[in-house]
Amino acid sequence: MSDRDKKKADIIAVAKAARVSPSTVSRSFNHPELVKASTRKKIDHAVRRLGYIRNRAAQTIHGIRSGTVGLIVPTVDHAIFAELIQSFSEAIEDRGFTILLASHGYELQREYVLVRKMLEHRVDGMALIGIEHEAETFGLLKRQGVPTVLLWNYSEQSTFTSIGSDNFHAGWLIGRHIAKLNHTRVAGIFPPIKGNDRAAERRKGVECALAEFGVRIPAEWDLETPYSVGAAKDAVLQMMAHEERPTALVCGNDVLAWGALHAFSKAGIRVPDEISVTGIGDFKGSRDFEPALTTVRIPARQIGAKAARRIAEDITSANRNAMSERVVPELIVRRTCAPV
Amino acid sequence: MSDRDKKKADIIAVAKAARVSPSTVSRSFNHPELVKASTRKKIDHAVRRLGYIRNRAAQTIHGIRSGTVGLIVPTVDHAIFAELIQSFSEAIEDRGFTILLASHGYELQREYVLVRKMLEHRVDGMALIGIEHEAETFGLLKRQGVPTVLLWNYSEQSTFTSIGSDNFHAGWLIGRHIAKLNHTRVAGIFPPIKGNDRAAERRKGVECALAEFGVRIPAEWDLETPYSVGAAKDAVLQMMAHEERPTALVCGNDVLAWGALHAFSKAGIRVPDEISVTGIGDFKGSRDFEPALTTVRIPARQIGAKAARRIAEDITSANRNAMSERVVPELIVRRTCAPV
DNA sequence: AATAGTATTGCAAATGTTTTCATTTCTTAC
DNA sequence: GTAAGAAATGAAAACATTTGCAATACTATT
Repeated sequence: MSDRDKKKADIIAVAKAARVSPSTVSRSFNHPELVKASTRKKIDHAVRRLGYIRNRAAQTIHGIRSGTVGLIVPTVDHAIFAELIQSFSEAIEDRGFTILLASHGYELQREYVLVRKMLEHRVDGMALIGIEHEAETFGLLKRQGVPTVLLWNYSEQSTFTSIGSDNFHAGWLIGRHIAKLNHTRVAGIFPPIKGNDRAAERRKGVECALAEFGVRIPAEWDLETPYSVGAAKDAVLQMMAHEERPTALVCGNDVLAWGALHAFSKAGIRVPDEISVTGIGDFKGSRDFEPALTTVRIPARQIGAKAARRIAEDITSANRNAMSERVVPELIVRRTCAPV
Repeated sequence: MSDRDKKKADIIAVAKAARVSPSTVSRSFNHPELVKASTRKKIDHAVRRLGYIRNRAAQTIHGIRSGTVGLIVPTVDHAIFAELIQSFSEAIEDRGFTILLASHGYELQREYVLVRKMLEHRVDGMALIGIEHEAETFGLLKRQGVPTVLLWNYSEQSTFTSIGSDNFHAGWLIGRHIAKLNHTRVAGIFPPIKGNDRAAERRKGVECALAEFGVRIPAEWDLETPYSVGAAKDAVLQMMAHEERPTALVCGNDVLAWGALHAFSKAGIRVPDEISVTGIGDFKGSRDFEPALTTVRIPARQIGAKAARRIAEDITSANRNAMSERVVPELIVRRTCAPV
């Protein structure tokens, strides 16, 4: 291996090898139409021979876009976000960007730190989950003028673009469905709502719809567990051990519902004959659960794709309008609910 | 807003505001012990006032590390990878790095393109899923000298560091378990093995263990479906519609097993009385499934954490030894299997 | 064969940092 | 009050690119 090969090739090495100036090499990448075809061929050849790889960092300091978009989620390994990340990533990659990913574990203060870090990397855009964030975070984003979208939850009054479902409405749909089935003895199981405006909204929606029919969830049937099949299963099992049992169980999301369904299966309680169950989210698998879960579809893939499109647009066209986009949640009636 | 505030603050603006030279500002960030406390205070103050955010791109062109690590997975929204990504991301963030994430949808040629892109971003390290990759990809990585780990699958002879389970062994564990339960009429359901060495290895492991007991999966019970609860459920339902039925079903991963379990539940076939079922992976939820799934644990979280540690080490200490690490898969016997 | 116009290329400055080396300032001991 | 040494700072070069402008090389037209 000769000396020249040893250190990684830069644009100057390529220029030398192709017997042109660095400017021409640069142009050949960025404005190929400005360089003669034959010259381009020489350059391409040199690039290949030297194994040259462009240095985006060097481009970025010219105010050129970095080609990265930051995505910060509470956590990756909730089905709910995995799907979103996947669709967002596909759509944003198609547009030539790469994702910088980080997770904050529902700690909004940590989110702020992560946003800062991504700004240091000069991301061209940012995507955050939910509407609720630290004031500092918003300030930072606004000050830096980085195109930002808020995912998953929809709100009109947010100063930033939000793209998502009206989670309140999703909850409301479920609450009404249950109430219309004449259930009055209703239990609920929700994840902790701290740092999670989506869950909070859904819960409010359920309560609101139920209230319209004069129903409310009593304290002893008001369960809170982490986002996990096992935790939900245990909590439900414990609740059902008591004399007094509800006739319906509203779950804050599908994962919790799966846990509940397993609990009933284990306890030999028939769904929907003895108890009705609902989820929210319509995650992969809910349709094929046995019995198939009645839930509200929040189209994660659609949200991810829309968000990617929007963010790419905001980055490329300078004119940003903070118009939010709403994707409507849809009640999906399957087999876990029956009238009382 | 004054003119000076308008454009984003750089280190020179900070230096001016603090009445020191840019060098001092830089030092105050990178080697704080070299600058007087009172000066540092002035600088910090200016930084805050101007909302200055460091520009990593500018640092990166000095050969300083970019602080990013590339992670390329087949897809994010398989439970199997979501968990891995999460643990990897936590561990790598703790070490001060940020993840660049991309997915290739089991197309290894696309993976090559993504690796290139990440190299353009000058990632300090790379993590890939599986042992099998395009020769071009390996060449690129080696040539650029980027510390790389191969995740999920373990192999001694790989030139790159690999960290994962021996998937062949995982399959073997399951095969033996089933055979020892005296099953001879065994069905199998696996995902497509193209571009997926993990699945291929597992399958081989199962077949090998079965063969030791003189058992093999006949063609009509040899199912292949995409990684999805619904697809597995349908395929299994169809298989069970025939006269001839197996007494055991080996599933290539837990998701497929869930689908199978739902299929049996729907068809009213009792597990494990009428048929035994196994998964591989021990994903979240398998323990709490009803009936609880017998499977092989491949500790995704552990793999992710180990990988992050290793990659960070390889980046910071120049001496790289391509020693692979193996995490052992463990048979988890639960309730879905019975002797015949 | 000369000219005008266009296509292609190179030069040099600029981008936002870090770092080496030299210079200045501060301590401390006498 | 001075000298020696240490601590703190600044000037300038370096990093890998891009780009505006000027220079050169072609092409077509007369």
